[in-house]
Amino acid sequence: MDELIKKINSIYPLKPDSLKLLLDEMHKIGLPKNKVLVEAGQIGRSAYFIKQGIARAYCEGKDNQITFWFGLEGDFVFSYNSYINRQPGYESIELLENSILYEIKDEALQRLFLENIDLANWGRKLAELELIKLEERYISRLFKSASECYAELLKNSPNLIQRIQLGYIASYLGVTQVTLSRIRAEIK
Amino acid sequence: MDELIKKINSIYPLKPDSLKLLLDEMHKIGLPKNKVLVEAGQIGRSAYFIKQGIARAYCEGKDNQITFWFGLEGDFVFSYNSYINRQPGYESIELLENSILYEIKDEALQRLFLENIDLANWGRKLAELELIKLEERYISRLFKSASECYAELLKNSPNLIQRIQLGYIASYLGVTQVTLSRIRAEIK
DNA sequence: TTCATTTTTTAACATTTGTAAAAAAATGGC
DNA sequence: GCCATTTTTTTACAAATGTTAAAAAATGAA
Repeated sequence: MDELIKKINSIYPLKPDSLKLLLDEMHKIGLPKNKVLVEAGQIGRSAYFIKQGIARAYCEGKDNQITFWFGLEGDFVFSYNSYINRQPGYESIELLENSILYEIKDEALQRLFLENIDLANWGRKLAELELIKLEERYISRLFKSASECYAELLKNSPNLIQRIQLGYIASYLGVTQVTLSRIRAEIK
Repeated sequence: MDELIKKINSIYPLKPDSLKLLLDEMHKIGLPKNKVLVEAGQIGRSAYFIKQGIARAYCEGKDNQITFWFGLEGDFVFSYNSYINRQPGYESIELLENSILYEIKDEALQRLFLENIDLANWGRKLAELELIKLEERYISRLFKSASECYAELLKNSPNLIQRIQLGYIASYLGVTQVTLSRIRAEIK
């Protein structure tokens, strides 16, 4: 539970009382590989913190899936779309490994935000930090070729490439698996 | 001021008292075309609401600029990066037309968030909504060809294409201006 | 209007990426 | 270890996009 507390406070330092309110709503669960945490078309009812494992968010295309996010140890997982809009989302999220998570019901989280200003600001900061992470990723893709994006990934998250199959990574980078193979062949 | 109040309440409905606190900190200003609201490398000290005009956010590349966001009437403008991290940002934001804005000092906004839970939740909701807007844009780009992205832009924001020069729009779509010209030629 | 400047389009060729199919390599259950 | 299945790489060709340069069109100031 220690890494969870560290992560929570790194987003926005909470007073001990506020932290306790939040922790009291979070429950540890183990879930198997391939478990779907959030299903497109359904409302996501929980958010998760990844203690151990990998998650993958994707959308269904005409004849393929588009992977647009990976979550690793220390990340929060939630369907932004359905978490924020309270509407069925377009994205699914599944586990790529047997995982250990802390779950919090969306309902509880929303209630805490309305009751406690410390937690409301924590929730604000969480969204803001996710926003700039996504913006950096968005801009990075406008700037860089697929090859450069792969090199960056290799540098910043080498374990990600070892633990996730390349088809998903290709999709994440916005290229086909054939192109990713070519890129990898060139680098060697 | 009416459209400003409408916009604020559409993000998250505020109690009249909270709304007043926020409005008291916002001041109407007129600024000319080409005015740089936020300069890369500096800390953005204000956020803005666009009453009239257009803004464009961009980064400097090696030998070009990458445009990654446009703001129109009814949008909020702020350098996420420097607004959130309180650090010099990588992005610049400039006006593409003579504009009328409402300005709020970052300092005042941060203070309000810490003092008033209603406004803290408003700020949370603002970040969350920006987050899903960006996510939708991000996913859309993974799915669609440049041609489809342009068609979508033409459908959803036709005035954007009339008011903004095509070089910026090409960059926003992630293609060269030559490619955008070809796409436009095909559609006709 | 006229002229200089900026913006947009077009053309020709090079490079990158996609598609489809097959081969090679890795994985997992028995 | 063996075999079926899945994943990754390779190949050949097609399509899309980039690069450079020039032409055409639009814009704005005198």
